[in-house]
Amino acid sequence: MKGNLPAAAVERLPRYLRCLELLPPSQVTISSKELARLCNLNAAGVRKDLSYLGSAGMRGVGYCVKELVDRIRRRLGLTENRAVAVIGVGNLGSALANHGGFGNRGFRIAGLYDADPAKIGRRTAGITIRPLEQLPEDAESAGISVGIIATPAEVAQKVADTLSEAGVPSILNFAPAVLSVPEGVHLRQVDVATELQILGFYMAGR
Amino acid sequence: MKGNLPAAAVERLPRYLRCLELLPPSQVTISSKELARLCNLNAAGVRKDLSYLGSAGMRGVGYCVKELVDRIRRRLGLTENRAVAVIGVGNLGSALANHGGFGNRGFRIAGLYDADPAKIGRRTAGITIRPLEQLPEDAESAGISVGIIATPAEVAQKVADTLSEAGVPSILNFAPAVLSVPEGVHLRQVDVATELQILGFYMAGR
DNA sequence: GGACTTGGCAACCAATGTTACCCATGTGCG
DNA sequence: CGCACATGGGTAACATTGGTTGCCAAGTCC
Repeated sequence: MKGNLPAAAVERLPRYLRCLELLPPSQVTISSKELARLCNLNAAGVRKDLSYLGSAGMRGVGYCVKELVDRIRRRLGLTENRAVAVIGVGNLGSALANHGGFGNRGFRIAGLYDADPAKIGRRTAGITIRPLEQLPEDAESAGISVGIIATPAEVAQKVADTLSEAGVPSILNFAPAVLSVPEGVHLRQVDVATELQILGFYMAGR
Repeated sequence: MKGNLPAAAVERLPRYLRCLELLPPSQVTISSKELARLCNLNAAGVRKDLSYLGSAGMRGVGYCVKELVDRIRRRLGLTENRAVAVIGVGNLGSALANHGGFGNRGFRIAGLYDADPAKIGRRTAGITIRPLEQLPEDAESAGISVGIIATPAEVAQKVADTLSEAGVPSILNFAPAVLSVPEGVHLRQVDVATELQILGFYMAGR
Protein backbone atom coordinates (compact mmCIF):
# COMPACT_ATOMS: atom_id res chain seq x y z
CA MET A 1 0.00 0.00 0.00
CA LYS A 2 2.52 2.52 1.09
CA GLY A 3 4.87 0.94 -1.41
CA ASN A 4 6.23 2.71 -4.42
CA LEU A 5 3.63 4.25 -6.60
CA PRO A 6 4.16 4.13 -10.36
CA ALA A 7 5.33 7.19 -12.21
CA ALA A 8 2.05 7.55 -14.03
CA ALA A 9 0.23 7.81 -10.71
CA VAL A 10 2.67 10.37 -9.37
CA GLU A 11 1.92 12.59 -12.32
CA ARG A 12 -1.75 12.51 -11.45
CA LEU A 13 -1.39 13.41 -7.79
CA PRO A 14 -0.99 17.14 -8.45
CA ARG A 15 -4.19 17.03 -10.42
CA TYR A 16 -6.08 15.44 -7.56
CA LEU A 17 -4.64 17.99 -5.22
CA ARG A 18 -5.68 20.86 -7.40
CA CYS A 19 -9.25 19.66 -7.72
CA LEU A 20 -9.54 18.93 -4.03
CA GLU A 21 -8.33 22.37 -3.07
CA LEU A 22 -11.01 23.96 -5.17
CA LEU A 23 -13.80 22.23 -3.28
CA PRO A 24 -15.91 24.36 -0.97
CA PRO A 25 -14.89 24.01 2.69
CA SER A 26 -18.36 22.69 3.45
CA GLN A 27 -17.60 19.48 1.60
CA VAL A 28 -15.97 17.11 4.04
CA THR A 29 -16.00 13.94 1.96
CA ILE A 30 -15.81 13.12 -1.72
CA SER A 31 -16.47 9.90 -3.56
CA SER A 32 -14.05 8.45 -6.06
CA LYS A 33 -16.70 8.87 -8.68
CA GLU A 34 -17.06 12.56 -8.10
CA LEU A 35 -13.33 13.15 -7.89
CA ALA A 36 -12.92 11.26 -11.13
CA ARG A 37 -15.47 13.50 -12.79
CA LEU A 38 -13.70 16.64 -11.60
CA CYS A 39 -10.35 15.37 -12.82
CA ASN A 40 -11.66 13.89 -16.07
CA LEU A 41 -10.46 10.45 -15.07
CA ASN A 42 -11.76 6.96 -14.45
CA ALA A 43 -13.24 6.29 -11.01
CA ALA A 44 -11.50 2.96 -10.62
CA GLY A 45 -8.20 4.51 -11.56
CA VAL A 46 -8.70 7.18 -8.94
CA ARG A 47 -9.28 4.53 -6.27
CA LYS A 48 -6.21 2.65 -7.39
CA ASP A 49 -4.05 5.75 -7.23
CA LEU A 50 -5.37 6.76 -3.84
CA SER A 51 -4.93 3.28 -2.46
CA TYR A 52 -1.20 3.74 -2.95
CA LEU A 53 -1.32 6.45 -0.33
CA GLY A 54 -2.71 4.02 2.20
CA SER A 55 -6.39 3.37 2.60
CA ALA A 56 -8.02 6.64 3.46
CA GLY A 57 -11.48 5.99 2.12
CA MET A 58 -14.54 5.07 4.11
CA ARG A 59 -16.80 2.59 2.43
CA GLY A 60 -20.20 3.86 1.56
CA VAL A 61 -19.07 7.43 2.21
CA GLY A 62 -16.01 8.37 0.22
CA TYR A 63 -12.73 9.99 1.09
CA CYS A 64 -12.24 12.62 3.75
CA VAL A 65 -11.16 15.64 1.76
CA LYS A 66 -8.97 17.12 4.45
CA GLU A 67 -7.25 13.83 5.13
CA LEU A 68 -6.74 13.20 1.44
CA VAL A 69 -5.23 16.62 0.78
CA ASP A 70 -2.91 16.12 3.69
CA ARG A 71 -1.72 12.73 2.51
CA ILE A 72 -1.08 13.88 -1.04
CA ARG A 73 0.80 16.94 0.18
CA ARG A 74 2.98 14.85 2.41
CA ARG A 75 3.61 12.31 -0.30
CA LEU A 76 4.67 15.04 -2.71
CA GLY A 77 6.89 16.59 -0.08
CA LEU A 78 4.98 19.86 -0.13
CA THR A 79 5.27 20.23 3.60
CA GLU A 80 8.90 21.18 3.33
CA ASN A 81 8.65 24.54 1.57
CA ARG A 82 11.49 23.89 -0.81
CA ALA A 83 13.83 26.56 -2.09
CA VAL A 84 13.81 27.18 -5.83
CA ALA A 85 16.37 29.05 -7.91
CA VAL A 86 15.50 30.58 -11.28
CA ILE A 87 18.36 30.91 -13.73
CA GLY A 88 17.85 33.36 -16.55
CA VAL A 89 15.73 36.40 -15.85
CA GLY A 90 14.40 37.20 -19.29
CA ASN A 91 10.75 37.32 -20.19
CA LEU A 92 10.08 33.84 -18.98
CA GLY A 93 12.21 34.04 -15.87
CA SER A 94 10.48 37.24 -14.83
CA ALA A 95 7.10 35.71 -15.45
CA LEU A 96 8.04 32.80 -13.20
CA ALA A 97 9.38 35.08 -10.50
CA ASN A 98 6.16 37.07 -10.49
CA HIS A 99 3.99 34.02 -10.84
CA GLY A 100 3.14 33.87 -7.18
CA GLY A 101 1.56 30.46 -7.36
CA PHE A 102 4.53 28.90 -5.64
CA GLY A 103 4.39 30.09 -2.08
CA ASN A 104 1.19 28.38 -1.08
CA ARG A 105 2.16 25.22 -2.91
CA GLY A 106 5.25 24.19 -1.07
CA PHE A 107 7.82 26.09 -3.07
CA ARG A 108 9.41 29.50 -2.66
CA ILE A 109 11.73 31.32 -4.98
CA ALA A 110 14.97 31.70 -3.10
CA GLY A 111 17.15 33.22 -5.77
CA LEU A 112 17.29 34.72 -9.25
CA TYR A 113 20.42 34.41 -11.33
CA ASP A 114 21.57 35.76 -14.66
CA ALA A 115 24.76 35.97 -16.66
CA ASP A 116 24.08 39.45 -18.02
CA PRO A 117 26.03 42.03 -15.94
CA ALA A 118 23.43 44.67 -16.77
CA LYS A 119 20.79 42.74 -14.86
CA ILE A 120 22.81 42.01 -11.75
CA GLY A 121 21.54 43.92 -8.77
CA ARG A 122 18.17 44.71 -10.26
CA ARG A 123 15.20 43.57 -8.26
CA THR A 124 12.42 41.46 -9.68
CA ALA A 125 9.48 40.35 -7.59
CA GLY A 126 11.32 41.59 -4.54
CA ILE A 127 14.39 39.47 -5.17
CA THR A 128 17.76 40.82 -6.18
CA ILE A 129 19.26 39.27 -9.27
CA ARG A 130 22.66 37.77 -8.58
CA PRO A 131 25.47 36.67 -10.86
CA LEU A 132 25.46 33.13 -12.11
CA GLU A 133 28.83 32.47 -10.50
CA GLN A 134 27.27 32.92 -7.12
CA LEU A 135 24.93 30.00 -7.63
CA PRO A 136 27.05 27.09 -6.37
CA GLU A 137 27.77 28.92 -3.15
CA ASP A 138 24.15 29.91 -2.59
CA ALA A 139 22.88 26.49 -3.52
CA GLU A 140 24.59 25.04 -0.52
CA SER A 141 23.90 27.79 1.98
CA ALA A 142 20.27 28.26 1.00
CA GLY A 143 19.65 24.58 0.43
CA ILE A 144 18.31 25.02 -3.08
CA SER A 145 16.42 21.91 -4.05
CA VAL A 146 15.14 22.84 -7.49
CA GLY A 147 16.79 24.80 -10.28
CA ILE A 148 14.58 26.24 -12.99
CA ILE A 149 16.43 26.87 -16.22
CA ALA A 150 14.93 29.76 -18.16
CA THR A 151 17.96 30.66 -20.23
CA PRO A 152 18.50 30.50 -23.99
CA ALA A 153 19.03 26.98 -25.28
CA GLU A 154 22.71 27.53 -26.00
CA VAL A 155 23.74 27.77 -22.37
CA ALA A 156 21.14 25.44 -20.86
CA GLN A 157 23.42 22.41 -20.71
CA LYS A 158 26.12 24.43 -19.02
CA VAL A 159 23.70 25.71 -16.42
CA ALA A 160 22.45 22.18 -15.86
CA ASP A 161 26.01 21.04 -15.26
CA THR A 162 26.56 23.86 -12.80
CA LEU A 163 23.40 22.97 -10.92
CA SER A 164 24.25 19.29 -10.81
CA GLU A 165 27.75 19.94 -9.55
CA ALA A 166 26.37 22.26 -6.91
CA GLY A 167 24.30 19.39 -5.59
CA VAL A 168 20.89 20.62 -6.69
CA PRO A 169 18.90 17.40 -6.97
CA SER A 170 16.15 18.51 -9.35
CA ILE A 171 16.03 20.57 -12.50
CA LEU A 172 13.08 21.96 -14.37
CA ASN A 173 14.15 23.01 -17.84
CA PHE A 174 12.23 25.53 -19.93
CA ALA A 175 14.96 25.99 -22.51
CA PRO A 176 14.33 24.30 -25.84
CA ALA A 177 17.22 21.88 -25.54
CA VAL A 178 17.71 18.24 -24.73
CA LEU A 179 19.79 18.05 -21.57
CA SER A 180 21.87 15.33 -19.97
CA VAL A 181 22.20 15.14 -16.23
CA PRO A 182 24.15 12.76 -14.04
CA GLU A 183 22.51 9.77 -12.45
CA GLY A 184 20.49 10.77 -9.44
CA VAL A 185 19.49 14.21 -10.66
CA HIS A 186 15.86 14.50 -11.63
CA LEU A 187 15.13 16.40 -14.79
CA ARG A 188 11.84 17.48 -16.24
CA GLN A 189 11.29 19.33 -19.45
CA VAL A 190 8.70 21.98 -20.23
CA ASP A 191 8.71 23.18 -23.78
CA VAL A 192 6.15 25.23 -25.64
CA ALA A 193 7.45 24.43 -29.09
CA THR A 194 7.31 20.71 -28.40
CA GLU A 195 3.76 20.93 -27.16
CA LEU A 196 2.70 22.91 -30.20
CA GLN A 197 4.31 20.40 -32.49
CA ILE A 198 2.52 17.54 -30.82
CA LEU A 199 -0.75 19.36 -31.23
CA GLY A 200 0.24 19.98 -34.82
CA PHE A 201 0.51 16.28 -35.46
CA TYR A 202 -2.99 15.56 -34.30
CA MET A 203 -4.35 18.37 -36.42
CA ALA A 204 -2.53 17.32 -39.55
CA GLY A 205 -5.12 15.88 -41.85
CA ARG A 206 -6.22 13.15 -39.51
CA MET B 1 4.92 1.79 -42.18
CA LYS B 2 2.98 4.93 -42.84
CA GLY B 3 0.33 3.68 -40.46
CA ASN B 4 -0.66 5.43 -37.28
CA LEU B 5 2.19 6.00 -34.94
CA PRO B 6 1.56 5.61 -31.22
CA ALA B 7 1.17 8.64 -29.00
CA ALA B 8 4.40 7.94 -27.20
CA ALA B 9 6.29 8.09 -30.47
CA VAL B 10 4.62 11.34 -31.49
CA GLU B 11 5.86 12.94 -28.32
CA ARG B 12 9.40 12.02 -29.23
CA LEU B 13 9.35 13.38 -32.76
CA PRO B 14 9.93 17.00 -31.69
CA ARG B 15 12.96 15.84 -29.77
CA TYR B 16 14.43 14.12 -32.81
CA LEU B 17 13.73 17.19 -34.85
CA ARG B 18 15.43 19.45 -32.37
CA CYS B 19 18.57 17.35 -32.22
CA LEU B 20 18.73 16.96 -35.98
CA GLU B 21 18.45 20.69 -36.54
CA LEU B 22 21.42 21.28 -34.29
CA LEU B 23 23.70 19.10 -36.38
CA PRO B 24 26.36 20.84 -38.46
CA PRO B 25 25.38 21.15 -42.13
CA SER B 26 28.42 19.08 -43.03
CA GLN B 27 26.80 15.99 -41.55
CA VAL B 28 24.69 14.40 -44.25
CA THR B 29 23.84 11.13 -42.53
CA ILE B 30 23.35 10.00 -38.96
CA SER B 31 23.15 6.53 -37.48
CA SER B 32 20.38 5.51 -35.14
CA LYS B 33 22.99 4.97 -32.47
CA GLU B 34 24.30 8.49 -32.65
CA LEU B 35 20.85 10.02 -32.80
CA ALA B 36 19.89 7.97 -29.77
CA ARG B 37 22.88 9.28 -27.90
CA LEU B 38 22.00 12.88 -28.72
CA CYS B 39 18.42 12.38 -27.62
CA ASN B 40 19.23 10.27 -24.58
CA LEU B 41 17.22 7.40 -25.92
CA ASN B 42 17.60 3.76 -26.93
CA ALA B 43 18.95 3.12 -30.44
CA ALA B 44 16.43 0.40 -31.18
CA GLY B 45 13.62 2.65 -30.05
CA VAL B 46 14.81 5.36 -32.37
CA ARG B 47 14.75 2.99 -35.30
CA LYS B 48 11.29 1.84 -34.37
CA ASP B 49 10.00 5.40 -34.18
CA LEU B 50 11.58 6.40 -37.45
CA SER B 51 10.32 3.32 -39.21
CA TYR B 52 6.80 4.65 -38.64
CA LEU B 53 7.66 7.52 -40.94
CA GLY B 54 8.43 5.11 -43.73
CA SER B 55 11.80 3.58 -44.20
CA ALA B 56 14.23 6.41 -44.76
CA GLY B 57 17.38 4.74 -43.50
CA MET B 58 20.06 3.19 -45.60
CA ARG B 59 21.52 0.02 -44.22
CA GLY B 60 25.11 0.23 -43.29
CA VAL B 61 25.03 4.02 -43.58
CA GLY B 62 22.34 5.56 -41.45
CA TYR B 63 19.64 8.11 -42.10
CA CYS B 64 19.91 11.06 -44.43
CA VAL B 65 19.59 14.02 -42.10
CA LYS B 66 17.92 16.30 -44.58
CA GLU B 67 15.42 13.69 -45.61
CA LEU B 68 14.67 12.81 -42.01
CA VAL B 69 14.09 16.40 -40.96
CA ASP B 70 11.79 16.85 -43.89
CA ARG B 71 9.74 13.77 -43.07
CA ILE B 72 9.33 14.67 -39.43
CA ARG B 73 8.33 18.22 -40.27
CA ARG B 74 5.74 17.04 -42.71
CA ARG B 75 4.41 14.47 -40.29
CA LEU B 76 4.04 17.09 -37.58
CA GLY B 77 2.33 19.45 -39.98
CA LEU B 78 5.01 22.10 -39.57
CA THR B 79 4.88 22.95 -43.22
CA GLU B 80 1.61 24.77 -42.82
CA ASN B 81 2.65 27.74 -40.70
CA ARG B 82 -0.30 27.58 -38.38
CA ALA B 83 -1.91 30.60 -36.76
CA VAL B 84 -1.80 30.77 -32.98
CA ALA B 85 -3.82 32.99 -30.65
CA VAL B 86 -2.64 33.84 -27.16
CA ILE B 87 -5.35 34.62 -24.65
CA GLY B 88 -4.28 36.51 -21.57
CA VAL B 89 -1.45 39.00 -21.96
CA GLY B 90 0.00 39.01 -18.48
CA ASN B 91 3.54 38.11 -17.62
CA LEU B 92 3.32 34.74 -19.22
CA GLY B 93 1.35 35.82 -22.27
CA SER B 94 3.86 38.57 -22.95
CA ALA B 95 6.72 36.17 -22.56
CA LEU B 96 5.10 33.86 -25.09
CA ALA B 97 4.42 36.69 -27.51
CA ASN B 98 8.04 37.77 -27.35
CA HIS B 99 9.35 34.26 -27.39
CA GLY B 100 10.21 34.31 -31.06
CA GLY B 101 10.85 30.61 -31.27
CA PHE B 102 7.59 30.05 -33.10
CA GLY B 103 8.11 31.53 -36.51
CA ASN B 104 10.78 29.20 -37.73
CA ARG B 105 9.02 26.20 -36.27
CA GLY B 106 5.79 26.23 -38.17
CA PHE B 107 3.75 28.49 -35.93
CA ARG B 108 3.10 32.22 -35.94
CA ILE B 109 1.27 34.31 -33.40
CA ALA B 110 -1.73 35.71 -35.17
CA GLY B 111 -3.50 37.42 -32.30
CA LEU B 112 -3.29 38.54 -28.67
CA TYR B 113 -6.42 38.77 -26.59
CA ASP B 114 -7.24 40.00 -23.12
CA ALA B 115 -10.31 40.78 -21.06
CA ASP B 116 -8.78 43.81 -19.34
CA PRO B 117 -9.98 47.02 -21.08
CA ALA B 118 -6.80 48.77 -19.99
CA LYS B 119 -4.72 46.46 -22.14
CA ILE B 120 -6.82 46.63 -25.30
CA GLY B 121 -5.05 48.50 -28.08
CA ARG B 122 -1.61 48.23 -26.54
CA ARG B 123 0.99 46.60 -28.72
CA THR B 124 3.14 43.70 -27.59
CA ALA B 125 5.72 42.11 -29.82
CA GLY B 126 4.29 44.11 -32.69
CA ILE B 127 0.77 42.79 -32.25
CA THR B 128 -2.16 44.84 -31.04
CA ILE B 129 -4.06 43.38 -28.12
CA ARG B 130 -7.71 42.88 -28.92
CA PRO B 131 -10.73 42.29 -26.73
CA LEU B 132 -11.64 38.75 -25.89
CA GLU B 133 -15.05 39.17 -27.50
CA GLN B 134 -13.38 39.57 -30.86
CA LEU B 135 -11.88 36.12 -30.69
CA PRO B 136 -14.63 34.00 -32.24
CA GLU B 137 -14.84 36.30 -35.23
CA ASP B 138 -11.07 36.39 -35.73
CA ALA B 139 -10.72 32.69 -35.20
CA GLU B 140 -12.67 32.05 -38.32
CA SER B 141 -11.29 34.81 -40.51
CA ALA B 142 -7.68 34.22 -39.55
CA GLY B 143 -8.00 30.46 -39.41
CA ILE B 144 -6.66 30.15 -35.90
CA SER B 145 -5.64 26.57 -35.31
CA VAL B 146 -4.21 26.76 -31.79
CA GLY B 147 -5.34 28.75 -28.78
CA ILE B 148 -2.88 29.25 -25.96
CA ILE B 149 -4.55 29.97 -22.65
CA ALA B 150 -2.39 32.16 -20.42
CA THR B 151 -5.12 33.56 -18.22
CA PRO B 152 -5.74 33.13 -14.50
CA ALA B 153 -7.17 29.74 -13.60
CA GLU B 154 -10.60 31.12 -12.76
CA VAL B 155 -11.47 32.02 -16.34
CA ALA B 156 -9.54 29.29 -18.12
CA GLN B 157 -12.52 26.99 -18.58
CA LYS B 158 -14.60 29.81 -19.98
CA VAL B 159 -11.88 30.69 -22.46
CA ALA B 160 -11.57 27.05 -23.43
CA ASP B 161 -15.30 26.94 -24.09
CA THR B 162 -15.07 30.05 -26.23
CA LEU B 163 -12.22 28.60 -28.23
CA SER B 164 -13.98 25.30 -28.75
CA GLU B 165 -17.18 26.97 -29.87
CA ALA B 166 -15.21 29.12 -32.26
CA GLY B 167 -13.94 25.99 -33.92
CA VAL B 168 -10.34 26.19 -32.75
CA PRO B 169 -9.23 22.56 -32.86
CA SER B 170 -6.31 22.65 -30.41
CA ILE B 171 -5.72 24.24 -27.05
CA LEU B 172 -2.53 24.60 -25.08
CA ASN B 173 -3.35 25.50 -21.50
CA PHE B 174 -0.90 27.20 -19.18
CA ALA B 175 -3.44 28.06 -16.53
CA PRO B 176 -3.31 25.91 -13.39
CA ALA B 177 -6.72 24.38 -13.92
CA VAL B 178 -8.12 21.08 -15.12
CA LEU B 179 -10.13 21.77 -18.25
CA SER B 180 -12.81 19.87 -20.10
CA VAL B 181 -13.14 20.19 -23.83
CA PRO B 182 -15.59 18.63 -26.26
CA GLU B 183 -14.73 15.53 -28.18
CA GLY B 184 -12.49 16.31 -31.12
CA VAL B 185 -10.68 19.23 -29.54
CA HIS B 186 -7.09 18.46 -28.60
CA LEU B 187 -5.95 19.75 -25.26
CA ARG B 188 -2.52 19.80 -23.74
CA GLN B 189 -1.56 21.06 -20.35
CA VAL B 190 1.61 22.85 -19.31
CA ASP B 191 1.83 23.60 -15.63
CA VAL B 192 4.81 24.74 -13.64
CA ALA B 193 3.33 23.92 -10.26
CA THR B 194 2.52 20.39 -11.34
CA GLU B 195 6.02 19.83 -12.63
CA LEU B 196 7.51 21.11 -9.41
CA GLN B 197 5.28 18.85 -7.38
CA ILE B 198 6.30 15.83 -9.38
CA LEU B 199 9.92 16.70 -8.82
CA GLY B 200 9.06 17.13 -5.18
CA PHE B 201 7.87 13.58 -4.95
CA TYR B 202 11.08 12.13 -6.25
CA MET B 203 13.09 14.23 -3.85
CA ALA B 204 11.04 13.31 -0.82
CA GLY B 205 13.21 10.99 1.20
CA ARG B 206 13.59 8.39 -1.48
C1' DG C 1 -33.25 -4.68 8.40
C1' DG C 2 -32.76 -4.31 3.46
C1' DA C 3 -31.27 -2.01 -0.62
C1' DC C 4 -27.84 0.85 -2.32
C1' DT C 5 -23.49 3.17 -2.39
C1' DT C 6 -18.68 2.85 -2.40
C1' DG C 7 -13.77 1.51 -1.57
C1' DG C 8 -10.53 -2.46 -2.06
C1' DC C 9 -8.70 -6.08 -4.55
C1' DA C 10 -7.61 -9.23 -8.23
C1' DA C 11 -7.55 -10.57 -12.83
C1' DC C 12 -7.43 -9.22 -17.47
C1' DC C 13 -6.06 -6.55 -21.51
C1' DA C 14 -3.71 -3.02 -24.19
C1' DA C 15 0.22 -0.31 -25.03
C1' DT C 16 5.01 0.55 -24.79
C1' DG C 17 9.81 -0.27 -24.25
C1' DT C 18 13.53 -3.83 -24.70
C1' DT C 19 16.04 -7.47 -26.59
C1' DA C 20 17.54 -10.45 -30.13
C1' DC C 21 18.03 -11.76 -34.69
C1' DC C 22 18.35 -11.15 -39.73
C1' DC C 23 19.99 -9.26 -43.81
C1' DA C 24 21.43 -5.33 -46.83
C1' DT C 25 25.13 -2.19 -47.55
C1' DG C 26 30.06 -0.54 -47.26
C1' DT C 27 34.68 -1.15 -46.60
C1' DG C 28 39.13 -3.16 -46.45
C1' DC C 29 42.19 -6.63 -47.58
C1' DG C 30 44.09 -9.98 -50.44
C1' DC D 1 38.40 -7.50 -58.87
C1' DG D 2 36.20 -10.21 -55.50
C1' DC D 3 35.62 -12.01 -51.02
C1' DA D 4 35.06 -11.50 -46.04
C1' DC D 5 34.01 -8.84 -42.23
C1' DA D 6 32.04 -4.96 -39.81
C1' DT D 7 28.34 -1.67 -39.61
C1' DG D 8 23.69 -0.62 -39.03
C1' DG D 9 18.47 -0.60 -40.24
C1' DG D 10 14.31 -3.52 -40.11
C1' DT D 11 11.35 -6.77 -37.87
C1' DA D 12 9.56 -10.00 -34.70
C1' DA D 13 9.27 -11.86 -30.14
C1' DC D 14 9.36 -10.82 -25.31
C1' DA D 15 8.74 -8.47 -20.89
C1' DT D 16 7.02 -4.79 -18.28
C1' DT D 17 4.08 -1.29 -17.21
C1' DG D 18 -0.18 0.90 -16.85
C1' DG D 19 -5.18 1.13 -17.46
C1' DT D 20 -9.78 -1.24 -17.34
C1' DT D 21 -13.24 -4.24 -15.83
C1' DG D 22 -15.60 -7.06 -12.58
C1' DC D 23 -16.41 -8.79 -8.12
C1' DC D 24 -16.74 -8.53 -3.09
C1' DA D 25 -17.19 -6.78 1.43
C1' DA D 26 -18.11 -2.98 4.36
C1' DG D 27 -20.71 0.73 5.57
C1' DT D 28 -24.70 4.17 5.09
C1' DC D 29 -29.29 5.74 4.45
C1' DC D 30 -34.07 5.04 4.45
